[in-house]
Amino acid sequence: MTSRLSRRDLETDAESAARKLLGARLVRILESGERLSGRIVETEAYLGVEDRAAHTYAGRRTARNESMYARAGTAYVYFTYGMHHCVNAVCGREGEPIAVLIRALEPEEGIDTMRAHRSRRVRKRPPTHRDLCRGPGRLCEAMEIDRRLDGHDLIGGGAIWLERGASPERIARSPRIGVASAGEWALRPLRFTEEGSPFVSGPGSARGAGSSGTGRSDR
DNA sequence: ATGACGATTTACT
DNA sequence: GTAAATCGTCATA
Repeated sequence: MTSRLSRRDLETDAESAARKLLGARLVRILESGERLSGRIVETEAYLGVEDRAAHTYAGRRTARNESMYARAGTAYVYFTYGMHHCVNAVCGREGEPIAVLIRALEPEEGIDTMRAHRSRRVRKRPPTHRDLCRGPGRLCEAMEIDRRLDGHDLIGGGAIWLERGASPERIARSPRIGVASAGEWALRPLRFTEEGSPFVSGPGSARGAGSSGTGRSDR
């Protein structure tokens, strides 16, 4: 009943892949064997060498971003701000450095463990259920994703992979977060969210299913 | 060798 | 709203 995403699904442009990943499930098996998972509700497309907001802008290729040049379905995990990890699904053709950043999940399996992971750092307030995977750094902390998983295969992998899931009824698009220095590219609507989901990142109020306002809706 | 800077999150005024 | 936290990475020298 639960089938994995196929590599074909990601062998496309980043924008199509970002849409397709909404509704899919990110699954993580811990060393203990425990299974954690969540439904993807927010993604961002990074278009590669021409995209000033991308790590591979102008063809940059370094030890850090090497996995962006790998085949579709590869995980690109990077460390940023001295404290957070973010996970991407590489797409396109091998050698074409484009990817989709997974920005938020609706937690499904292993919620207690996610909460424990998110409670390891000292924090004034304990993480709420809604905030467990609401943001790229948060979801990596909840699912214990770090650079050790960089370069892993998200299609046939054994520690982390993607499964098919029901697509959102409506998808909203808006500019990407945290890329203000990318000039015109910062304005492009390359962020995709499940409209109305309370698990989407941003300063959204915890209000009910209403469209909290971000992004024009689309489908 | 060095300095500036993050594809973020949290806390505080 | 603004600012601090915190360190690997990268461009420059």
